[in-house]
Amino acid sequence: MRDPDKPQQIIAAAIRVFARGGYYNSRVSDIAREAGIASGTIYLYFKTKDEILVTLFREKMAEWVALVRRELAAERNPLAKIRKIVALHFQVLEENPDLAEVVQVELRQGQKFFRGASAHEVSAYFGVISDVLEEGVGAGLIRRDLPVKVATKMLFGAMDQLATSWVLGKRGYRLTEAADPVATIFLQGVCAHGV
Amino acid sequence: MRDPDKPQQIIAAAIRVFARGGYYNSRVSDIAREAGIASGTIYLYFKTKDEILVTLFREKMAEWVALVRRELAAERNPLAKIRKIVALHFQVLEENPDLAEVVQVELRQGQKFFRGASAHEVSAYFGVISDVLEEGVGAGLIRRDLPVKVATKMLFGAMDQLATSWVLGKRGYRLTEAADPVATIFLQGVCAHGV
DNA sequence: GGTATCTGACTGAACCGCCGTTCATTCTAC
DNA sequence: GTAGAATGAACGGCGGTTCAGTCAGATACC
Repeated sequence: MRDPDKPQQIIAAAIRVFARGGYYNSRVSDIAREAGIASGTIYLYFKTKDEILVTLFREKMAEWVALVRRELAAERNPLAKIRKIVALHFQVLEENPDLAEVVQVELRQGQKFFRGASAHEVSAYFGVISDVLEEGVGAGLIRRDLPVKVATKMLFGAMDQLATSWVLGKRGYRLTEAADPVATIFLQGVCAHGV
Repeated sequence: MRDPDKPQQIIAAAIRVFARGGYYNSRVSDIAREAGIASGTIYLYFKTKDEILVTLFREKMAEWVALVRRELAAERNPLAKIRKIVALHFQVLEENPDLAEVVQVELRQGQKFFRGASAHEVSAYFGVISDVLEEGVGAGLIRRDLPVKVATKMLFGAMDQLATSWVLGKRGYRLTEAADPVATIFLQGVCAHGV
């Protein structure tokens, strides 16, 4: 096992291939061709086809959470942090259309991912949002009686749905334009006083 | 082709089978066994395995939209209508766990469904929500400058995420308990004045 | 520096199990 | 007796995975 970033190349190729045709419709040999290697080589780095998808998801999600954490550190105001989360969420997807396609459409394949594989990474992202909300409650900016877990899921669900619609609508407009409206509606929904 | 509700029986069986093991992991013969018929019989009523899933989705979604429309007709106040939509959404899923599993987890299989097959039915549901929001704007209850399309997707996304979390969390609590908080946060987010 | 030997990453044709689909046959109702 | 619904064994091809063979580069020895 020489090349230390061969797995990365395979994952990058897989993202392009899955984005084009979907996971179950893509052949391992398609990924190999896209990566410019032989199909057998993939099995030097991944045990099965499934493992490619699981790893891809794990790594991208971990990168994503790390990025958000880093960016939020620069921000003090909890409400501004929420706006930043929404802006980043949309920005990253808009800048990586292939990844967006895979994450929003292909990665939802039941049993295999949302169950198990992804649980840890997704809940880390949920944790980031929850923490900010708690912070806002502590600062008196957000309703003291807000059910934080419910609000967290709502915000994630709202962003996710906007993203999915954007991907399915062939990305015929700018997703980032939705960031402000989404943040504003959400914040007005959870804040103690007006926004 | 005698039995006029044999297709329904097949669909009902398919829901149970897909809920248990997922679409791609389920064999046509599993559906046949669950329905108490031979696998070949399924091909008297459906051209392919895919058609079973597409039909299942179309029919359930159409039933769902019809139900919501019917229930809303009894309600005058647009804000109360929103509360009713949320309550119904959660109630139906809670009362049909197998369907919930299929709709929330299995039916997301990229290419095949959200693209094409389901587009019409999903947008009908979006239409119901949009109409209510427009109505609320007309009545001066909802912010005149609300971006209705964005708000529609947000509400759907929020409900959808709550439902997905509930399904993935093995349904270890009552989904309907989340209806009021969700509706309240959303309404506070879109309303012109307090709720 | 040159040659021989070795190492192990890489290849891709072939394998094999799986499963959607078919269709010759059986069954049932009239 | 017949039409047509139902059956389920068998088929076919698809595609994930394997593994015997290749070859580029490293190592050893002269």
